[in-house]
Amino acid sequence: MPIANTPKRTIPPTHPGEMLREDFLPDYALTTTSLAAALGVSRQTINELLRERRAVSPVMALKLARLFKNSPEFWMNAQRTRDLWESERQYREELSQIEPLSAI
Amino acid sequence: MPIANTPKRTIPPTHPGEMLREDFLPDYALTTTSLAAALGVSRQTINELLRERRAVSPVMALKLARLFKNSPEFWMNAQRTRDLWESERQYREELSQIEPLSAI
DNA sequence: ACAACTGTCACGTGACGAATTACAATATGA
DNA sequence: TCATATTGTAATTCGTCACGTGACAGTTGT
Repeated sequence: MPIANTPKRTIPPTHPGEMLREDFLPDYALTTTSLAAALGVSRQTINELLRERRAVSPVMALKLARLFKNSPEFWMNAQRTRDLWESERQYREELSQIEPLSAI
Repeated sequence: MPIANTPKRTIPPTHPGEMLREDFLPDYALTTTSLAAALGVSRQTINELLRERRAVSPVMALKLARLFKNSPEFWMNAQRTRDLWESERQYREELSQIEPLSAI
């Protein structure tokens, strides 16, 4: 299927908080508090991330990547996919009114 | 060279506004005003985007992608690369204090 | 039982995307 | 030439959001 017509998913793409909660915390034996300390942020910040009430900011992506030795793009991609999915559904009407252009 | 040690660039990654200004506007014969109208946003929004004073939001990425028939990821990637570059240099000190972990 | 830890709420701050209004400078046309 | 329209941009306001701090109730371990 062409990229331009990817089927719309009904289930939201995985939130970075879910990855942390389900995979990283168990694998590294971390708690909310210990992760916050390791990253140098407040408990609140991690708590809201784990509950998916907050997005991964660029700085947070850099911190997570450094701590878990993966790339900031890993975290940013997950967040971006989620953001796009939400915006697309929230602004579906408004977006549909934009007329695709053709180069001259 | 391993991903973990990508050399730091001294020139900032291309801002989405530069792409619009240098490539898309000329190719599609658009002005600030006509682009704003085509996207259904204010002239100000486009003006500040072109001057690189503002970032491409998820909704804006969706609008641009629809108008120019490319993917929202195209715009988001450019923005993300720029964001990460800026955050990395701005928080270099803070980030360097995070100790990479090893899974148990 | 008591001290320490944990999850979560309430509040304040700063940053930022976006719209509206305004205005000066430039371009266009009668 | 003069009037009208268009353009670039500054200022103001609003809503949202990441983040820190402080507080508090519930749980756990000694």
